[in-house]
Formats: sequence, C-alpha cells, structure tokens
Amino acid sequence: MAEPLLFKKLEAVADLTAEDRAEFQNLISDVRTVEAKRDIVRDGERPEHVHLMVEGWAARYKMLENGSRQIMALLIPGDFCDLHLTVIGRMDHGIVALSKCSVARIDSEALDRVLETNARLTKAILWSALVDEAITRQCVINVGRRDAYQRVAHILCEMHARMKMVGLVDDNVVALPLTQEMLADATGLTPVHINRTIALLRKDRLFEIGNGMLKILDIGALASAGGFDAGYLQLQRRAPRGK
Amino acid sequence: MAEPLLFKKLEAVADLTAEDRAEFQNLISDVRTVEAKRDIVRDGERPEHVHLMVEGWAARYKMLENGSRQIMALLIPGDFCDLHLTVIGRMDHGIVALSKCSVARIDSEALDRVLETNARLTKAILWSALVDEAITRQCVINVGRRDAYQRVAHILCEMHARMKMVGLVDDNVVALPLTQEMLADATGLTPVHINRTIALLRKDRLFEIGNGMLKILDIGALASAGGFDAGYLQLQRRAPRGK
DNA sequence: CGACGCATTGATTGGATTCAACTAAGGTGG
DNA sequence: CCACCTTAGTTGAATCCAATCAATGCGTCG
Repeated sequence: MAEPLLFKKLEAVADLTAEDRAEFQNLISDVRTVEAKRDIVRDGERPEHVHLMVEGWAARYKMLENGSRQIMALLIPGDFCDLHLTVIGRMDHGIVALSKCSVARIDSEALDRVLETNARLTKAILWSALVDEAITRQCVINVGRRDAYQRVAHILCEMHARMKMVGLVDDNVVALPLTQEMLADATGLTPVHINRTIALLRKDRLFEIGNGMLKILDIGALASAGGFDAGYLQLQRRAPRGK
Repeated sequence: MAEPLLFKKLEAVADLTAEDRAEFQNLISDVRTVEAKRDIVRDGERPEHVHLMVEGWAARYKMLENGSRQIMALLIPGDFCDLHLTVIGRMDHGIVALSKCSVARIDSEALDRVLETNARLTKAILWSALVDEAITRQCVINVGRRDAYQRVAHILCEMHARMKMVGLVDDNVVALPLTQEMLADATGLTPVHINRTIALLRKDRLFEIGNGMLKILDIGALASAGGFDAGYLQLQRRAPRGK
C-alpha cells in the first residue's frame, strides 16, 4: 500500500512523531478502489466516513442547471476529499474519480476524538485544510482574471508543484490523467478552446503533453506564463515555535 | 461597540455558553478603525494578530501583474480576515477595507491556547472557516461557469443572505457599500459591463440599487436568476450530537 | 468653479463559444 | 480479422458575450 504518501502532505507542514503517524494510521478503517468517472462522494450525500486520497486523481465538482460542470479542485494522493464533513453534515458538491484511484476511509467519530486530543495532528490537518483553501483562492484568480493561455499554464504548473511535494514527479515528468475536457471544466473553458490553447503552449515549447503524461520543458517560462508563484503552497514551517 | 455581531456567525453554527462567549471576548486585544480603501492586512505581511470584522465591509483580494484585481471574498461583520495566520506565517493576498470599518485584533498566541483547550469554541471557529471555504468554492463556480447576469444576481443574493444571517438586513434592504468597480473585481468582469448588467437586472425588477443601498424586490427570481442555493450557507446544526 | 470619483452610454474589437466535421486509437463482438 | 462503436483529440467557420476605447453626465468636495 502506498501509505507513505498519506503523510507526505501532512509532514510537509508539521513534524509528526512516530506515535502521531500510528494514531493517524489507525483511523483508517479501510481502503477502497474507485473506477475512473465514478463518484467517490455524491453531491448532497451525508457520508459516515471522511475520505482521503491514496492513489490516483479526483476532482471536487459541481454540476450546474445548464449542464456545464465546474471543477473547483483537483485532488491527488494525500488530499482529503471531504474533511469538512467532520463538522458539516452534507456535501454541497460531488467528488469524482478522474482516474482509477484508491481512497482511504476514516471513521468520522474516531477522527473527531483525535481532533480533540492530539493537538499536533490537529494542527497538521488544519494546516493542510488551509493550504487547500489557498489553492481554491488561486483557482478563483485563475478563472476570474486570467486568459486561457495563462489559466492552462497556471494549473499545470500548480499540479506539477503539488505532485512534486508528494514525491510523484520524476525528472519533470508527471502522470497527468486529465482529458482536455476535464482541463476545460477545471479552468472554466470549453474543450475546444483548451485544445487550441494547448496547441499554442506546445508550440512555445513549454511542455509536452499527451497519453496521460506531462513533461515540463521549461518550468520557469511556464510559471511566468501562468503567473504562478509557489508561495501559497510552500507554507512549510514558518515560525518554528514561539515566534 | 457592536459586539453581538461577533457571535452571530459563530452562534449560527454552534451553541455557545456564556463562558465561551466571555472567553472569546477576552481574546480581543483591541478594536481599530480602518478607513475605506486602506489595507487591513497587506499581501506578504506577517501580522502578529488575527483580525476579525466588527463593522463595515472588506475584501480579500490579489493584484495581478497586468494591473487587474481579483476579489476572492467579501468580508462582513463576524468574518475572520486572516484566521489562517494561526498556522500559516505569511499572507498570500491582501485584505482591503471597502468601507470605513472597525476590526478587532486577536492575539495569536492567546487564540492558539483557546484552540487547544476549548473544543466547543474551536469547533465553532473551524466550522466558520469551512463555511468560508464553501463560499470561496461558490465564487469559483460563479466566475468559472456563469454569465454576467447570473454572476451579479448570485453575488448579491449571497451577500443578502449572509447579511441576513448576522442580522443586518431590514425588510430586504441591505447596506451595500460596493462601487460597480468593486463588484467587477469580485465577479471577474469589467466595471463597464457590470454597469450594463445591473441595468438589465434593474429593468427586470429584481432589485433596486444605488447610494450604498440594495433593495431586493423579488428574492425568489433573483435567486433563480443567479442559480443561488443557500444550502452552502445554512450549515447549521446538523446531527445535534451522536449521529 | 474645477477636479475627481462614480455611473452611464455608444462604437468597436476580440477572446472564447458554438456548431460541425473529421482523425486516430482502443475495445468489442460477430 | 475486420466491421462497428466509443472516446479523445484536432481543425475550421461563424457567432457572441464581454472587453476595450472613448465620451458624457452628475454629484461632491476642496
């Protein structure tokens, strides 16, 4: 099992002891597999477990009345799917598996107990939640004020950086199980226009993409094309302790 | 001082005892006034206090290289400005006062202590943070997949609902200290187009707006025009306790 | 009164959507 | 093994929503 991945994100922001890790590990009641395109959690549902990504990619999404879909977040190993269910009862959006993935289920009540006793773990989890929020804010900026070229550059830059943080990047090559349609839903564009935009980026030799793979050719140029600043991800270990 | 407002939001999601309220109140080291258009917290800053809105409106925003601004959240009384600073050291965006407003400052360390001792308060605060996140997600949907007409309808609907939750709506009339330029930055549009869109909404008799006031004429029609579903705000008191 | 901020309106441009067709790759079943 | 179908990607032409450029009205304030 790819358990180490579960801690990569938490450990990026806090020092965990062996006991912390064990305590966290014990929360996991089971790990189940979800096929691509199937919902991990449905909109409106009230699941009894909190879900944590172990393998594969998923997306936080909302279907609109007019049939269009907006992806609000891409989830990779180490990300919580629905941490907010510890305090909120009902999903206000769905989570769909973008690739075949495995998901750990965590008992809500057990998690609740840990949140009330283990301050270090709690802080790590809260921290990771706040990083997720920062990512969501970046998403607002992306769809709100950037053009197609910048949007695609930014999202690919971000996913590269996030995958790198959990050790899933090898020599600037990332497994990217996203179709152009999914990219469109994540950037607020249409598949057709994503296609044209990717063609431009390809022409500019910023990356190679296809067959579920992304190879960054010029990370600096890509970052500046997308206005990407990793600051909101690298929130590690500021002010080690007392001030 | 308009202290009661501070609890309106927290109490909407959790039952607080008199002691909880007192404990929270004690955290407030002082309340300062900020003039409209001045930053409450600057991008990149590492403030020593957490800020809480007491009066007036503010906005979470980011300036882009090209000079455009994206507002990621509107903040009203009861909202935290920078709760994430309890765990994250540095602002990745700025907070600006949209109207003259007063802001409570909370000592970070004292808050930290409370977070580790008072589970009920902590949960209430976490809850409020998760509501903020849900609001941000709605913002992504708004700028990502809705047209101008829907965007404006949605944001005004949301602000009406949020203001109502903290008791600041009287007979469907809300104080709305937003210029069309601010609305533009919050919806990812241009001031000119906001103007035309408002003209349309006015013509459709959905609301009257101007002079810092918003009067909703047909809340049902406005909500359906904006695809607004209050579900993500009304997260109150589900599953009272055990299951 | 002039300067400024904000709202409004017109004319024009442009980025992205829409509609539509077509290619390529993979899987399935007769 | 090849017809058949599905899914993903690509390309072209026409259209449209919103941006841009530009000018004006209007109230407030120094």
